[in-house]
Amino acid sequence: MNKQKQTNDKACSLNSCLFFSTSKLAREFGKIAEEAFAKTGLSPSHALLLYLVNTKKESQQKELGETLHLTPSTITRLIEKLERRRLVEKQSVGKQVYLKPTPEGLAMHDEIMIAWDKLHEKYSNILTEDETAQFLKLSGKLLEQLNQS
Amino acid sequence: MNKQKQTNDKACSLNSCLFFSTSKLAREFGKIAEEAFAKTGLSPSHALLLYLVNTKKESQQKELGETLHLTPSTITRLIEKLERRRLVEKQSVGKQVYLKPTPEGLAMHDEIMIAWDKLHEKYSNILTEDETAQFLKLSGKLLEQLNQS
DNA sequence: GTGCTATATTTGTATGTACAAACAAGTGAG
DNA sequence: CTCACTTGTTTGTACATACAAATATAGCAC
Repeated sequence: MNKQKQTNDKACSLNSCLFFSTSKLAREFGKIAEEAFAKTGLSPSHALLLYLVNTKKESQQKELGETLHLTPSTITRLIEKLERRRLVEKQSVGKQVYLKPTPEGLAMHDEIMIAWDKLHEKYSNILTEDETAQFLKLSGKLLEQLNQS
Repeated sequence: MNKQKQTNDKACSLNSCLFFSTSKLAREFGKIAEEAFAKTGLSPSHALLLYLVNTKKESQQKELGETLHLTPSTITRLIEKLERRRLVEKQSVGKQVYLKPTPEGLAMHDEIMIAWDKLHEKYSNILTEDETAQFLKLSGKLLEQLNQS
């Protein structure tokens, strides 16, 4: 066991690092998500953003950023692209800028949901339901504590 | 409760999505990791790569990429920077290109370990040991299955 | 030897993301 | 009314990362 430990030393310290494990996992998930969403012509982030706009009649960018855990500038950039394709629409009311769904954007809703389902299918058989719940619970706990420091 | 569910519908479907949760978490971890490694003047990825090169007397890029779950091109780019700062050294032996530690690189080893410890400190109190182990186990399981599809 | 193939690396390019600074556009104090 | 302040958004820039295509380089068949 001592020998084992010796030889796996580097891998161990990496793999027991939450930051590192999470990064790897996110990259891997990112890849299969891109695949799943490929048919929509949108990146996963764009698709999720469009989904959020579509399911509300009025969104503010700040709020979207908080939901998606993305910075305002990133939201701006994501929306630029959606706006260029007429998938969302900006509407200023005084100081406030609201994002509103468009017919074109709403027309993609089903396609997005299908892609999303496809994504879920790709990994739904890996963990049991209990394990998934456990994983989400721990992720949530980490996230909650991390972003308030 | 029905009402509750209604209002949280969107958030729920997002938060119960492993891909989405993992992305958020990775971004959050990434931020605090950058902070922790700031003193080294390296990004977390660069630091981890340097760490790997330092702890072996000879590394091949392909292998490093597999360990870090990064593509070859990314490894090339990361190494470019380390090489420019003389923190690692490339040495071709025929077809093979080996990465070898340099004095300058080795001199940073302690600093990297300190930064790494600092990173661990930042989140070590969030999960219990059991929870961490559980989380890592599930991450590992996901990772293993995901990247062979 | 010459040419084919397989493997490792690099290069060109694109993309998502972030930070810092700039930019509106209200709001409140005097 | 004007000036400072706050809040939400944008812009400039930088960076890690990836994919696809190009580039060695070795090994092998003939």
